[in-house]
This record gives sequence, structure tokens and C-alpha cells, in this order.
Amino acid sequence: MKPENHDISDLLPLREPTFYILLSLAEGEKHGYAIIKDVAEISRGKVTLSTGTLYEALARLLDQRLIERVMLSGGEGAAGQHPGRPRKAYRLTLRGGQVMRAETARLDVLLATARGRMGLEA
Amino acid sequence: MKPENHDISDLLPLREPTFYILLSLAEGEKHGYAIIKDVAEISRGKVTLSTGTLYEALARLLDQRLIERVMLSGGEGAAGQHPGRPRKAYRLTLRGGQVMRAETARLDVLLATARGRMGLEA
DNA sequence: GCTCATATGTCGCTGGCCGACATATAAGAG
DNA sequence: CTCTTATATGTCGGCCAGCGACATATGAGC
Repeated sequence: MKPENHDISDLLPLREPTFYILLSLAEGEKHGYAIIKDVAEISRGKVTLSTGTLYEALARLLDQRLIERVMLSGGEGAAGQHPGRPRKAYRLTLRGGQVMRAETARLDVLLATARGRMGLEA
Repeated sequence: MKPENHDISDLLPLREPTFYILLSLAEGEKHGYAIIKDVAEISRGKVTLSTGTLYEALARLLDQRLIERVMLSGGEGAAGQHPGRPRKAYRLTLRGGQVMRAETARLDVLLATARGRMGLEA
């Protein structure tokens, strides 16, 4: 076996930035810069990804096959016109979706446990 | 003002081990070794703290005043008899409780956001 | 021509986690 | 009495994700 088939639970406690990146891609495929703006929006300004965090995370997530590169365009006269370097779009893989579901489930249990301990006692 | 009064939100995305340590102390004061066993129990075996993680975290949390040392015993003929080195017990401070509530609130919002994005669309 | 928003990427540092190791002691087995 | 086991605290080196700073590139608008 070569391709390093990691168990999903091995990569599980996702850090906040990583979680938001995958969540952003869960809505639909995007390129890096769009992810930064989207994450800032859905976190209501609380999480502003630095480019270092973002592009390093994307490389790592590609390596873990949680996301994959997307061919942008493919033709037509599609106005691919935009400022900046050529875009590279990414999409959540099935595996990536599994990880997201596993992580939300983990957080769910964590929250339930915390709620059970705080407030009701002490 | 000297004592480095950090804003609560500054220390906010708690890592999983740290979250469990504080959660364990939310139930009542404990010493280090007891925290390790308790965390293993409430996480249903998923989180087993190494002593490195635990004692370094305790030192850090003391520094941030999220927990405080507790005088154990104080007298009587109290059977403080137990194996191992002398215990050092810790307790959650008011500030520590605030951090826990802020963190659970953060996770709550995060989960709601994630639920809104996944499943309902894509 | 200059600046601005868009767009991708690298690098060094830091902080928290982790495994390995070190130390200490009381209880119980043999 | 010794040996093992469970209890108990602590240090150290390495790793990895995040982060700020820096670098680069380009189309649009002034």
C-alpha cells in the first residue's frame, strides 16, 4: 500500500481555520481568495484567514484527499476575465464530506457533554 | 496595570485537550492524575491525556488565571493517605468559567452554521 | 502611470500537543 | 524483604498547524 490511506478519525480534531475552509467548500467549489472572503462572511468577521494559513491548508487538504482541484472553464466564450493570477478552484471530495460529518458529530457530542456538566451542577 | 489582563476571546479557540481539562474541573476540584482519568472517562476513551500535555496545560492555565491551586486538607486527622507524590489540586476560577461558557457558545454557533450549510444544500 | 482589489505563494516563528523519560511513594504479592 | 503495580508529578525534544510578513502578478479605474 502506497498512497497513505489514513483513517478519518486520525485527522479529526480539525483546527478552526481548517474547519471553515472545508465548510466553505461544502457550499460549492471556490478558489483560494474566494474562500478567504467567504470564511470571513460566514464567521461574521471572527475568522480572517491569512494567505499563509489558507494556501498551506489547501496543499495539506489536497494531500489528504479531502479536497481536489477543479478544472475551471473548459470552454465557451466564458468570460474568465478577472484580475490577479490564474485561479485554481477546489472542491470537497466524498472523503472530505465524511470528515466534515465526523467532525460535526464529534462537536455535537462534545457540546452535549459540556452542557451536561456545566450549569446543571457545581 | 501590570498583570497582563488578556481578553477572553483572545484565548478562545481551545484545543481539545485543554477544553476537556477545564470541563473536568468544572465538575469540581481535582488533582492532575484524577483529571487524566476523568477526561478518559467523559470522552469515552477517545481522549487520553499524556502527562506532558496535562502538566504543561495546567501551568499555562494557572498563568492565564483560568484555574487556581487549592489547599488540600488543612487539618483534622484527615486521612490524606494515598500512593504517589503529594497531590496538588486545582479549581476553575470565575474567569475559567467565563472562558468555558464563551467556548461552548462559540462551538454552538459553529455547529449551527455548519448545519445550515451541509445537508440543506449542495 | 499609480494605486487598488484580485489572486497565489513562501518563510520563519510560535504555541500547544505528544511520546519518552525521570522521579517518588504507598499498597499488595510473593 | 523485595518486587511489581497503581498512584502521582514533572521535563524535554520534536512535530505540526497557524500566522504575520514578505514576494509576485495582473486587470480595472483614476
